[in-house]
Amino acid sequence: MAQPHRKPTINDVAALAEVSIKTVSRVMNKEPNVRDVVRQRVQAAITQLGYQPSLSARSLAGERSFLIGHFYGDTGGQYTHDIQLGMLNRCRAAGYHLLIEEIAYNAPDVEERAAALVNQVRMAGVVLTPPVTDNPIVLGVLQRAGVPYVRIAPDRDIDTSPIVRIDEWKATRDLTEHLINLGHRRIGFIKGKAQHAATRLRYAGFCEALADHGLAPMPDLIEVGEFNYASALPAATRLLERADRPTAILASNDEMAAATLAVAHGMGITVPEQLSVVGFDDMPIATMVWPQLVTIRQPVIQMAEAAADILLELIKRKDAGVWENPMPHRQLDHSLIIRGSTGPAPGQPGAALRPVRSA
Amino acid sequence: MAQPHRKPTINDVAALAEVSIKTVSRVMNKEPNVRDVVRQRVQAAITQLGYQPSLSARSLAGERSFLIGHFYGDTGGQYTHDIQLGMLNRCRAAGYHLLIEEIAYNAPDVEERAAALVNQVRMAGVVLTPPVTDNPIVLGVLQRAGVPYVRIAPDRDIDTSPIVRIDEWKATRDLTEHLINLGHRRIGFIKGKAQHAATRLRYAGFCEALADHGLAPMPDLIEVGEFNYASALPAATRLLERADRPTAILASNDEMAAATLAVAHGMGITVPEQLSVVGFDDMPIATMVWPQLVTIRQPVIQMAEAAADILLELIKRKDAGVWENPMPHRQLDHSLIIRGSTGPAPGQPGAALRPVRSA
DNA sequence: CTGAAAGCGCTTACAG
DNA sequence: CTGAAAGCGCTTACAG
Repeated sequence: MAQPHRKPTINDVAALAEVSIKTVSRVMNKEPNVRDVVRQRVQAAITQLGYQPSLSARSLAGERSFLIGHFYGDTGGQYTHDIQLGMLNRCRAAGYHLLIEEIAYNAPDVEERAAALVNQVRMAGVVLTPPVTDNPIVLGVLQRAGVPYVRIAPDRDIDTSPIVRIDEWKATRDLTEHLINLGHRRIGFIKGKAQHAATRLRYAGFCEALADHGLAPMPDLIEVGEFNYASALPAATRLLERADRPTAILASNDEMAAATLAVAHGMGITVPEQLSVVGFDDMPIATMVWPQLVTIRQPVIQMAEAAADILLELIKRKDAGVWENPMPHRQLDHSLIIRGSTGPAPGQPGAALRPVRSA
Repeated sequence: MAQPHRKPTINDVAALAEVSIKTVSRVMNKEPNVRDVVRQRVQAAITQLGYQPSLSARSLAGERSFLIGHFYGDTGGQYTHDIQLGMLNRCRAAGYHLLIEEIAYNAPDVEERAAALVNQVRMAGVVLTPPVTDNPIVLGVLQRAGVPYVRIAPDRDIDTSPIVRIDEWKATRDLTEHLINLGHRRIGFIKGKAQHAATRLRYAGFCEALADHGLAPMPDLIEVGEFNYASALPAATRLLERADRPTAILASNDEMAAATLAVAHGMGITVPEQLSVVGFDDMPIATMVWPQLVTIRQPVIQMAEAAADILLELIKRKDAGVWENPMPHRQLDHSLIIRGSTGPAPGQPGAALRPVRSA
């Protein structure tokens, strides 16, 4: 092929189209004030040459980059993957690219790392997911650098930045009420990691729902896990080995609910006849266990899309010099998914019937 | 704070250290030929100013970028997540950043998308995972643009590019022999998606192991899934509803093995007493089902690290002008993980004993 | 509606 | 061992 090895630049396009590079720039950026004839001539030259503008040149000259960051932590492969899919959906459409960085909540060098990312890469904006979504050091770095960011599922400082979330508190209330309505009174609860916002919020929703029905959480039936399968095994075991074991267990996420199911099976406790189990998140695991889990569906991909949309809007405003941070909040709807893992409390009226199915 | 809002540049550092910007550049890039006194003076200035070099300026001037891409497809959240973790481990150490792009195998615009990524972002290199690791269009774009790339778990054109993989063929042989050694003769097989290399390789290993023991695959016992849970449900159902149902089933990955387990449970077929089930990959799901799956462990994170190491080396050589592509191949070790989902074939000697446990 | 000039923050190639 | 000049490929600010 006689194709020149050197990549075509804006100069080549300008020469071919017989215009100045400024005009090529105008066409590329869809700016007004270019005659249609000229615009078409430039387009033709771009196509003919297979010209692709250099991102680094555009970033350097325009003092804005086309990179959006995702800062994430140990939230499990599926969640991270879904968030990134959602972000990619929007980034692509807007001409941005996605740069990812795993940042452990307690890494000693978070500040350095975040600062390096922000200052060297000069990202146009960042989306944060738990647990780093609540890391004040990282947020501080972004703030000081003037980099727009959106937090997904944050816990603290809700009012000082744009956020996207579901109502975890209400969701757990729904889940708990589902159990209460089935006649359960002794309900065990398995918490997640302390540094995740979800841990606090989900527990709070649980307590609130109990209170609404004149019940109180029983300290003996509260266990702590780490949002993963292995950590919930001993927690569920302690719960189920009690003489006065609970008739239902609410695990703070699906993996821990799956572990609870496994422990019950191992002990010969049948689900949902002798024990009801519910999870949270509606991850793939929820339908891979038997019986399938009653859980709360969180629209993860849509949340990521919403976060990206907000971020893109913030970037646009910032570039336009409008910097009166509107701090938009978006709360998406969750849904209670009823499947086979819950049934009437043993000894309750209807306990011999099929588990209740409702929307 | 009296901190100037403008980020410090190389000029500020040079002025403060009373040297030329070229000297600052030398210090930053750890080039030789700088007196120790001067080097320290520059370092001090960099620290004092909190100077961070701009990536876009470095990329533009140096004609090389600090971005490495990961092109991936629908291989499941966990796999993608682990690959990216492994890559990040190495990228960070080497001063590179990770840009991710999901590319569906059959997307109509793959060529455009790949070309845009490569030419606009001008990535220093790319790591590809299935199924895009075998997409000739994408590989062609990279080749023509002269962008170094490493393919993980490829199927075709093995000899024309650097690759990282495990021996899937041998791994499936190991798995199959484990079943044969337990006395199984009627072994069902659930294939994955046609466009994934693993589908062909795993099936080939299965057939080979059977042949070695004087057996042949039984066409009636070969089903096709899509590497996910839902697709394996009907496949396993067909297999297990047969009058002459298999005594063992080898699913091409863990999700499909988990589905097989669920179908067996639903039909009242006990595992491993009446049916043995094995999976592949040792994903988290393997230990979340009951009984836990016998499977093949693939060192995904290490594979990604190896791929990144090779890529970084290729980039270094290319920058140094050494472009005699060595096309390194790395094959990492897999391991057969024995857990509870297999046992002696029904009616075989030892069938009443506990399942065999071996390394 | 269009363009010439300057500059973004670095590195390369060269000179001393 | 160090630096002055030119240039990477664009955009900004300005002029006409």
